[in-house]
Amino acid sequence: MCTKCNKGKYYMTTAIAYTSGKPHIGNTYEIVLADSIARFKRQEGYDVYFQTGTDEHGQKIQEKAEKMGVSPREFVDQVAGEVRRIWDMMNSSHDSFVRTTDVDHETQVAKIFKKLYEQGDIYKGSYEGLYCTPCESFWTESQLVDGKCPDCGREVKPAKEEAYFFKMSKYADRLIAHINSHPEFIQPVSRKNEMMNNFLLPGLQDLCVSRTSFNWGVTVDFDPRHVVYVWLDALSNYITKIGYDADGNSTELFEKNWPADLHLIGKDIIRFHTIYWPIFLMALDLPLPKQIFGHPWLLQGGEKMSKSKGNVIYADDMVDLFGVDATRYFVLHEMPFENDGIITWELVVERLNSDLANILGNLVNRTISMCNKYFDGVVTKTGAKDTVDEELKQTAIAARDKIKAKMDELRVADAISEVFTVLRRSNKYIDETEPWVLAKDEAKKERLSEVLYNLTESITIAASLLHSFLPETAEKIVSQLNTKIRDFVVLNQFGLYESGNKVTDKPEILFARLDVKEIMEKVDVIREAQRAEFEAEQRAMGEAPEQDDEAVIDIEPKEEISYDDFMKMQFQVGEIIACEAVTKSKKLLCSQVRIGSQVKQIVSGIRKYYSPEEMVGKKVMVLVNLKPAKLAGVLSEGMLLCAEDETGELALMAPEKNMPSGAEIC
RNA sequence: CGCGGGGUGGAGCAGUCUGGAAGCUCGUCGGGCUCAUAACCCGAAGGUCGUAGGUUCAAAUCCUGCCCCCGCAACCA
Repeated sequence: MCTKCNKGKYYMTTAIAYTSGKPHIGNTYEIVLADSIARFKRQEGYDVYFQTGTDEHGQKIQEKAEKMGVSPREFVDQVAGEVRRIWDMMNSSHDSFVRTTDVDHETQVAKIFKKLYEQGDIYKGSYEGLYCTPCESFWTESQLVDGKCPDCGREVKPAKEEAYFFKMSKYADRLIAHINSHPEFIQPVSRKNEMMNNFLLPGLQDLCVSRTSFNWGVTVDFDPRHVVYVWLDALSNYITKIGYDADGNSTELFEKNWPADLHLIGKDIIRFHTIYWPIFLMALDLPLPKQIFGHPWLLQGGEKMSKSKGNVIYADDMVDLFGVDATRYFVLHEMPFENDGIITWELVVERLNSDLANILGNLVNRTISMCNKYFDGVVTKTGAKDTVDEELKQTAIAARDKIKAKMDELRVADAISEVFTVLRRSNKYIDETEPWVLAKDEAKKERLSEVLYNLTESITIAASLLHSFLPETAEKIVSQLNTKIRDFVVLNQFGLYESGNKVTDKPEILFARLDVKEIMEKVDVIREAQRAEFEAEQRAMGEAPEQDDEAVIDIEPKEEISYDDFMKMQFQVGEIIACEAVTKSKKLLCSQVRIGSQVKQIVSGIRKYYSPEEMVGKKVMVLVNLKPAKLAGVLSEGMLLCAEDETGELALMAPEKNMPSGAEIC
């Protein structure tokens, strides 16, 4: 940190990682992004406090631990250890690592819950009268449409479970006002509209903040059958771990750092951070965080990463193949501000070769080589200037403020590109000045020296600017140039490299070029290992590994039914004789289905997987005696049966050999 | 008509708010250079800026209609 230019405190956090499994590169991205911001802020002169950690409670974790035959505690200890190891491996400079199973955190969460209950923001209620069985959803009175389920239009029935609710509505107006008067609060701004239009303006529902269906969580001390809702638990980490005390004995660390300057999170949990969290804080009478940035995601190709497909990319494997900084560079560079980024092994190799090896590594290497070749490594400023020097100098000294401007907007990918602008310009400078030509003429020795000095200087500046993003590489560069990372305040000056200094006589390759084919061969090995590991895990959880390389799916078992119940349902083979998309909907197809001698109109939510054209002529399995219902205003007189996998992919059920339309299925 | 984002040379993106010569990275092709990691530098090809209209001296940019893609819309974290 720059001691001369103290700009005050800067408290930032990442989301805490949910410990249901080992984080992949998409999760790891966040810590790298956060770390770069933290390092940059420190370089700028802020007193940064950077917190990350793990979210370790919840039903999913409890269930998974049970399947693995270990206690939840053992399970989360193991995963949290992994998370911490990976964060360290990525060179994260966090100041604090919180676990929601830490005793101090749990104690405060219980206190916070009690405090909110005692002041009347949390009340005990139940779900009575509002459960829609087919949709498996509870609805509040205000959500119902004509007293029926807003999703499917069917009757809702009473449910008995008791639970604690938080009075969200009480604070909604204040939150809306805050968001409107603080345009920087939610980033990117497009997300602000999403939150306003989808949740705040239609009216906030009270939030259920306790659970009784599992017990791996913070117990509500005055009603021990309940555990605190994981989000209330998890979000509180931002204050509990820096020393908040619900009884008013908060620590100095808390008083200094709260409110947070930045919560860095994934775009999937923006709602929790921009609505529920601010409202909890209002209820606790605490100031709101200044900014919440919901960053986009890193997708594998265009696909979701899936263990069973063996296409998950882990930071470990990337670091093995490319090193820490190349991995950091890739995720930082490839992630735009607003849209999702794409990661494939091929792209990583391309980026590494073109940017890190060619532009950066080669520049450093060729510069140092020339210094050694022509001057035994001694870099001397001679003052033999030329007009071509100016553009190089201007580019180098302008970079700092450009990068700062980008970082202020959290546009980290753009900021890092600015460093490469300096590097590209430096490569060009070599071509313009042609040092090897100067070297042939003894009379131009001074000029040659000046050229190499300028290059050394611009590389030093670039390395200093790169320090927040690729700390190891930046250190390696300045060490080879026998200098140090420069203070941020002087990075807008050119010519501070100490004249007469001697660079290393054996330059080390910073990033070796890689061959895509060789890498892909190694990737195949990694994928194989992943498969094996996945199967072993399945076995450990007491499930048979799949026979033919296919994932299996388990769903919640339903209640046993009698033969009579089964016989109530009538299934027949139906032939689709016409099919069209339902205009008012995105998901629905409307089919005319011939069943025996009659034709039924059936609407199904399968548009994503079947086109109307390909539907026609299919013979499919139909539940024919389902009570007709209107979907998107169109009458549907039955149901086409489909199999569904975990990604929602659908496959129509069809008779295995040709059967006449109307044939009974039993 | 639920809300929002997007459609720009082969790929990925910027530019749109504040109309005024279509830009960047990668890839392809050609050239230069030899200090360097077959790297670096220069040049070229390639786009009716989704589509149909409108406003304007002038539209990727403003207005209207339409077509595609993608998120979000729950107490499973």
